[in-house]
Amino acid sequence: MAEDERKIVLDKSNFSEWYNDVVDVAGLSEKRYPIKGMNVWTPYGWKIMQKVDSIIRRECDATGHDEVHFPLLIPKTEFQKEADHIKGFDAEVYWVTHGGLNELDIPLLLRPTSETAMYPIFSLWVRSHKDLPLKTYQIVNTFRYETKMTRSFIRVREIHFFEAHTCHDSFEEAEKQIREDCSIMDKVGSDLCLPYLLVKRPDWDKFAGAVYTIGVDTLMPSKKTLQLGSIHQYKENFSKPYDIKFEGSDGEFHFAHQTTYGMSERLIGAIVGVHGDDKGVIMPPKIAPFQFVIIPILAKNKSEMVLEEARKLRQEMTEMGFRIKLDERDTRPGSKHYDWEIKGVPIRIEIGPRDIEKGTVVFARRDLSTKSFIERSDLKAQAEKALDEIHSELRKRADDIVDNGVKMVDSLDDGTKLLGSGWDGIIKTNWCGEMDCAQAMEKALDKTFLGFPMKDVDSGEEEKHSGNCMNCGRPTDTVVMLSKSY
RNA sequence: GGGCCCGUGGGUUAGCUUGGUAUACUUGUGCGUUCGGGACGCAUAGACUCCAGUUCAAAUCUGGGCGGGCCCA
Repeated sequence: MAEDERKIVLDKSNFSEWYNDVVDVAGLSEKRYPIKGMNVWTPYGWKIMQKVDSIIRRECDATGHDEVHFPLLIPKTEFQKEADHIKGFDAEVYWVTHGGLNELDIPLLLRPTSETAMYPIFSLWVRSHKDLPLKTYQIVNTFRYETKMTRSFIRVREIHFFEAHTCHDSFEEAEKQIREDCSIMDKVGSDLCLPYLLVKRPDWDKFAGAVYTIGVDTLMPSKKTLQLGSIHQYKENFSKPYDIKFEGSDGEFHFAHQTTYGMSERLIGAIVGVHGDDKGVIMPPKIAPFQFVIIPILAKNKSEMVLEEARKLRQEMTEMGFRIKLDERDTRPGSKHYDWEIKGVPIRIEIGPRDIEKGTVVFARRDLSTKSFIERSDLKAQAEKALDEIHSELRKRADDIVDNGVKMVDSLDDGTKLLGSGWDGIIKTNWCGEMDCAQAMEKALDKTFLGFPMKDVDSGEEEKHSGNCMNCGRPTDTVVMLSKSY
């Protein structure tokens, strides 16, 4: 069957449509639940999310965080304690106003994020400097009443959310935490084969209640940035209204310094968008629910024999530590090939009478569409090698998107010329700090301020580069990025 | 916040102007033959978003709700 005769036509050049189609056709999410932005997690989609969560858990546990789980409902009275925070979320909270037939004295809200649920309790948990640092995280659903168009994984109303909350005895310790968060992001990004940029948000775009916010952004093939996570420095902004204070070794009481780190199911949206192609999604091996799918070729009179051998193969590979799916469905092999290709299983293994005779299996790689014969005797080594290669290939492809997606530009003229030439992506330039200039730049480029790129993962410093403000030409060493974003 | 559009089996859709019998493809199910890139035959199942109105009669006309989408601020 020729390419253009495919039953399902996916065309990534129309990214927006492609994304919706591929999510649907790969069975990643069930969108027919009758509430906007609240999708059903399908078995396959949920398996992916669980793998991602397990990587996040692994990294948080390794850095001394403890997992907790706070209630979904928050009393209005607690929510209102930090003024900026309310302002930031007021328009998008869901309210619970009734208990049965009775109107509640104090309305309850569904957490849009959990600061105001956790911090009243933190104030009980933190009493001495010996209780610090307090490093917690939870993986829960949060709710935000989005009014704009929703999109699976990228903009939803019920969000599968990871949030780390920490308390420290000083600003310096909190800053160290933020650098640790960046290093966690590095490991997560590496396992998911997702490149990202750490970009400090401008003041007008920081998290409600934060002193500063570092956004974790990736670049989608549509040339729009997608925020994957955020890391916030709160200083004492929350500990004061929530009365989180501790008795120091000096015998005095001090307010705790706090940070948070959040990520969500958007990670899946990014994986789909960055790695997918016209044949479907491609799952990075470290989070693929199934790293290998075994397709038995059931020839006449030999089907029992082949099936038996396929089951043996599944058993062997499971014992080797791989995640295996054996597709025993009574349909043609070709049909199964398409199914698992769309779902992005990294390697398809075919085993039929001819292979069994020769002591081989066929490996078909999802990323390169290549097929090769593998000796059963060398299976483990070959399987590991193939997964490693796919991991590297996906990382390389994704890195290329970001490497080619950011360009340094000196002036508005150069910027508009560049964008007029057909290139699109993130514009990096200098900015003097004046709001008027920011607005002029956004308007001329038709992009918004993403923020100030960080120099690297470790230092916690912003990138500096001497030049002239893109708009007014005044000398400055402040570097900014502008992009279209989701 | 302002404006516009849409809702027919699981999916895609015809029919709506001019009210009466709902079309096709796909998918699902059963049986048989098949199985190295989407198999075939036969049989079979499945829908007009909800409420109210007009009418002898509503998928079709009118109003409202619910759900979905787009554009502008």
